[in-house]
Amino acid sequence: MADNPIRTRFAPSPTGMFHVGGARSALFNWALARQQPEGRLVLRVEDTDAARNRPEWTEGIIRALAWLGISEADPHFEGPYFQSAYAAKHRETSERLYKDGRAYFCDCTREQVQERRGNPHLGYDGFCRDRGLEPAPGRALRFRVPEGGPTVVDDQIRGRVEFEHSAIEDFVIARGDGSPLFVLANVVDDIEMRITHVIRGEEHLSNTPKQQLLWEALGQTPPVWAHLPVIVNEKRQKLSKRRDKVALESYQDEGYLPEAMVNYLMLLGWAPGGDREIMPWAEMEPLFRVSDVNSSSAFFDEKKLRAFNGEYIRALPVEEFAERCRPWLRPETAPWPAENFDPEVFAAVAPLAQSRIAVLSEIVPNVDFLFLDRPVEDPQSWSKAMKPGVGREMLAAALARFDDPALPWEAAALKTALEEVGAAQGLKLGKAQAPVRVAVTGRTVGLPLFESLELLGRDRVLDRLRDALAKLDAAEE
RNA sequence: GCCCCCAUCGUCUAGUGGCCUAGGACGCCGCCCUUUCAAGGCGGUAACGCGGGUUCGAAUCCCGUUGGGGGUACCA
Repeated sequence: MADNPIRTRFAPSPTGMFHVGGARSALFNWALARQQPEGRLVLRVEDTDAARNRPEWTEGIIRALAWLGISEADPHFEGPYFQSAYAAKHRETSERLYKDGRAYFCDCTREQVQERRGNPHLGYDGFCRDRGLEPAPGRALRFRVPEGGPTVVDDQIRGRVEFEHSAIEDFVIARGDGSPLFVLANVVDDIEMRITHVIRGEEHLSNTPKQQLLWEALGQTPPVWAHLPVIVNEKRQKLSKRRDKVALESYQDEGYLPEAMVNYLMLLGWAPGGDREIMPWAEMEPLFRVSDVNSSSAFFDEKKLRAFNGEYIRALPVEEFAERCRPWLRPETAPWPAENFDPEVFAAVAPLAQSRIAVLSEIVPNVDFLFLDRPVEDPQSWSKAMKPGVGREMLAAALARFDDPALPWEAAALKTALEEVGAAQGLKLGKAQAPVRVAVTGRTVGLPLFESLELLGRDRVLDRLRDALAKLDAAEE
């Protein structure tokens, strides 16, 4: 095996945001490549379709892969290569196929083909097979599919899949202008890059016999094929850029941790066995076997991803948790005035927030009351907590009690104080704290109240209680 | 239409002829804990699509059926 190391590849076309399905394919290829000292994952950007091709998409792919832990920093990574750089090889190969009689030129238009078949769904009829057309601008080059017999694709995931040649049309391998089509370019590059394992989405299964025929026509032994089940939405359709949330970047922006995403993605179509699902990449990687991958489609369940993310967040040392929250606390993104942010105060609340959020972006509504000049306005929370006969009374009583300079301004003392105030009103702490919480933080739910009050400081708490009382007065008039 | 793939709780899966009165996880529902909300603990709900075989025995093998899905371009 040492002289024939595994070489897998990930060959995205830069036509849009990086897709979660692509991420899973990359991860599976990566796991396999990393299992051998000399194993490699080749990144090849298929940029031949210039029409829908933007440099920023390519950068996005590289950035997204790096986020997942797949980058040139690891010796198992090779590339990126760009398919456009191999154009000469593609042309050379199609010429060779033509000269060897394995391909022929065709000048039929799509309309002519359809007219002859009388059915738009039927493929090319082989009209030009024996016309002996010479190469000329505008003439497409078609592969001469051998007559008779099936091509058998031996798939690591699906087993033996047979395709009768009669059902495979003489497919185009080069356009009228000589440029290669995907089936050809893909094969030529895979041969050139000595790819041993092609692991890709199931949507490629149907052009696999064509590619295998090409490998054979070129005198090569085909690679090991493995076609992954598609990832679907709640309606069980393949995820689509248009209608589904598929961009890896959007999950990153919401505050999904890459380690949680990697863990979740690995579980779509594969399982490490045993009763464990939360498992770090380092443990999963050596366990991965392509042949263990399922063949049925998998629903991308964001709820489960969220749960995983929460697990990973809680497992972080609190300092690291705070550090990872930083992108959401920056002046450009945070809702509070930049000068109000106090890193020390944040460090103090971080442990309280850590078990309460499932994605990092949720840190903001949990701590905003500490840095905003006034608490957020949430009418629903307000009306719920400021019910007549409770709200005003509690606020007034709390204000009177908290205003006592002899009251130590720390959580435990504040709790006792509010308990007493509540008791005087005939309220348990659960009920008594609500008006105070809304007055101070703006919301009915949030971090533990007394720690929050301590951090906010006596002056600001008293101010907010007075503001809330004034607001109640104003509403009455 | 044609070609191909697929089929275990709502979802992701374990399961490769007896260990299965089908296990885990997410979700959901209770209970406990509790200053709200989470977290945590405990418990519960829920599946082998259907019909035939093969076999002493089938979630596991075969056939059919139904239902999903993918492909069907001089796109990738």
